[in-house]
Amino acid sequence: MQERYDPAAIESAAQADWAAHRADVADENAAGEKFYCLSMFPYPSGRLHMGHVRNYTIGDVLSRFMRMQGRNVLQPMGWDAFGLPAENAAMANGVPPAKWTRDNIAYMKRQLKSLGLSIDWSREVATCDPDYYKWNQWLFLRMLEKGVAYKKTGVVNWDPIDQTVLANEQVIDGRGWRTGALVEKREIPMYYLRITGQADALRDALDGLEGWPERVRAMQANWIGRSHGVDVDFPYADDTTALLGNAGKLRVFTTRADTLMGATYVAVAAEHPVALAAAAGNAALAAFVEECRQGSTMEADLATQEKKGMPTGLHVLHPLSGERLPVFVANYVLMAYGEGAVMAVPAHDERDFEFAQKYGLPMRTVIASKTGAYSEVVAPWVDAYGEHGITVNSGAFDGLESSAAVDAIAAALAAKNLGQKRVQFRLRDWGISRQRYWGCPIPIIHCPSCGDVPVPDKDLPVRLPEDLLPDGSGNPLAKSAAFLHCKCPTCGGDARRETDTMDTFVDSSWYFIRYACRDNAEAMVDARVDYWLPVDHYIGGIEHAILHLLYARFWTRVMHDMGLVRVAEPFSNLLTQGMVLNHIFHRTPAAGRREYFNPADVDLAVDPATKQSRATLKSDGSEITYEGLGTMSKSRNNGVDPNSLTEKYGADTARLFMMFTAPPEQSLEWSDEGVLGANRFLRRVWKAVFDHVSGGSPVSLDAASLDAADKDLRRIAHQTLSKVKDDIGRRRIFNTAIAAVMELMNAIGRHAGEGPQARAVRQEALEIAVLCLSPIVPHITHALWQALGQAEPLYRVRWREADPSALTQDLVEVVVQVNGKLRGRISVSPDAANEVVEAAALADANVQRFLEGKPPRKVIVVRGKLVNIVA
RNA sequence: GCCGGUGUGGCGAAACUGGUAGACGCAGCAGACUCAAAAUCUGCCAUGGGCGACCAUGUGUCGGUUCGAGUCCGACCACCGGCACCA
Repeated sequence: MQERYDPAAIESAAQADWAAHRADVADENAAGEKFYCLSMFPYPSGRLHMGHVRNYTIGDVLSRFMRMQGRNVLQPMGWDAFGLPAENAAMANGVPPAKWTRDNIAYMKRQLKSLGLSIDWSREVATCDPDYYKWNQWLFLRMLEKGVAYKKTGVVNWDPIDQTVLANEQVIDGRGWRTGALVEKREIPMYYLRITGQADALRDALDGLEGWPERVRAMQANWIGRSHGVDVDFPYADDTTALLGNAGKLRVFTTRADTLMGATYVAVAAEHPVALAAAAGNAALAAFVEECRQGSTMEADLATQEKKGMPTGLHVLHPLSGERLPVFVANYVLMAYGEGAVMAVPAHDERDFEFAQKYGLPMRTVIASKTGAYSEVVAPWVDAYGEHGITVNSGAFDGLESSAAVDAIAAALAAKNLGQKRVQFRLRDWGISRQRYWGCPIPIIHCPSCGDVPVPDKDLPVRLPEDLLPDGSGNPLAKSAAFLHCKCPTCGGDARRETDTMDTFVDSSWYFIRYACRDNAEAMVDARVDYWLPVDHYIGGIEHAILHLLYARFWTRVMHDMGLVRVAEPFSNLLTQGMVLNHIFHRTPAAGRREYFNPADVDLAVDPATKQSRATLKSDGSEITYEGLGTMSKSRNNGVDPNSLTEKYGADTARLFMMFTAPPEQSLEWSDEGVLGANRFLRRVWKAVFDHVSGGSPVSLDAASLDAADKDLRRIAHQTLSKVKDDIGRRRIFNTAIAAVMELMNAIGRHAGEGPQARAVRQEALEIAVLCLSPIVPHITHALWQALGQAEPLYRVRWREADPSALTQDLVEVVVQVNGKLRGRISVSPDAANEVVEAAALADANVQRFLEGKPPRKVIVVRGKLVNIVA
């Protein structure tokens, strides 16, 4: 064994060893219960960033640990390879997106391999490969047949920078999720997937996803937005019937049917047909309707916008009382939600209240609080009473608790055929058409005589030409004659291909399914899928809490309903890893753009007097501004390149630092000193093994002939085994597991015995330390395991269970409290009777001092832990 | 406004089921080794008091339950994230 720890040599040797013995390949016929460990696959942007390193290290530690526990582990990797950056790079460099993407994949794959990840590369998937996206197209056609996919022309979110449509999920604060550009409204025909058809199932199943973080479940529930309510029809009054030419009804949706008897008017959205009809003969109203439609699309603005409205001059009839109620157009009613019309109950709804007060409309109290705190809305009006309570002023429905009133009123409406209970969702169908080149072609042919014709299965995949170069003006597919022109599969006449491609979130909605059967050229899935799914542990960033994780759940459900996969929910456990943060420094010159400095070039010190941080440039000592911590990003120049880290210290140091510095779900602050500390620990472990093996081969351990110091070390070693197993296996936290091994290493360092049994105990303790560290730092432990004289290579070694006899102690320390405060410590036999422990506690001098000679009122003994004496 | 999360030393954090608050590490200080520096090793390291054994205080704030509260309950404060004229 070499004295010096040389990570580069050790790591390449270990990686070569694993590759030669195919240690990472997953086999569905292998023994052991399966464990599918999945990390979110990367977009091949060019290079790995620290977020990737953290994500994949977590997955790898878990995979290696589970393999040691005897589980049959699958850890695959692939590439989310379609998307806009490739087109932008193509425009900048003149290289086709296909080549740019595949070059990036090759580079990043090398980077991943250098991290020592135990990935089964034989299952690698890139979504831009025709043998992958063929099945996007195939399933899309099945969805069309079942009505799960459909075409519709509607108002869509248009990103003017990326020149494409965005799904609702991809619009954040009125801006494109990628570009940050203000989203415009456009009317475009496109394909939708009926995710609303699964809304109930997706919402219900959330409650069963106990392995998911609460906040992700909450965010999805929020997004799906299920509300239980009642559709209420307000029959047209004579004036409305006259204008619209029929005796129809105005339908509204309400979650507060218990307040129906308090409705004093009805409000409709500006785009509502009744509003449009009324505006046709009313110039002032037409102007107002137009004003509403042109209003800001930014939702943040909408929330603070003043409530405005205008009477239509029309009326409807209250469905139960028959009262004539005016119909208003109001800017606070959204056409896109519910029926685009609401019944207004000013006494019990904040928005209606504000509107009614402004326009002098009547208010009628129909709910009183159960406690009597609120009984009636009276002048001067202050606020609406929006709580649930007991119905009043509601005729036959008086005296009911809100939920009972909803039931009674819904029943009364149903009897008159003027309403029924209904569930309303916030979730909208998923529009998947994108007017972009670098994506999966939608397999449709437009024929002048036959219309939209699906591409026959035998002609799949519709291949994306890989040699086109986007120029920034529209979709190059629409300008490629070879792609565009084709024959109609039905009539054989000249036809045109659909040039829209699929949203890239389609590609990532099922890649984890394809890993299980990626070499199957005949079918999308096979029996191996049912073996591996569901994913036992999924690891990725919180930023996908809604988008990707909701789409993947939907897609899996669709495949489940078609009988393609057995599971309905794809991910049993979800770990959302925290972000990697670093300091941000900048300087704003008098003229020109703000300049960001990489933390590696800056000295950061805290002034002890003022406690202010002071940042100076290493190059010239000039002072710059410290912004605090933020996510590593190119734009703020605070990234750390994983390559520089692995080249300087090795992959094991990088892995150890990431896993030790913070628990996986929390954000991780970058620290050069922390990296150094991780490296220092590995060097210490190396040296401890070197010093030990330099003393020659140990004798075999004889547990009966150990002295007290040997027993102590042996106990600590076996405690470490069970602690590390529990931390990684059950709690999924790695920092405390590493801390436990550090404690063991400290104990080994303190253990000074020179005899053969002392050496045997140290041998065992070092073996245990190496075993416990092996999932986290697989390379160095691979080498150390050999150095400790082990014939079986570490990647095949199973976990050791703690020896119960090693854990026993002759004496245990018990804490003595007086009135809950620590006053002393005693050593007693672990199976001493409570009376004996109590007597020893009372005999302690400091305890006696606090008792002041008085007899204790009560003594509580917690066996093996503490004694509390109540004075 | 609604939903979710987080508040612990100079810093990252630990304390899992109510039972020794601050494990482990970083930084710092002192010492050893060295011609010297780096590296390495040893010791100290919540705050205040005491030579010391120890004592008092201390987990965002206020109150409660308990023999005992960072942990449970109630009210609040701050920060982070998500959603939002959603009827």
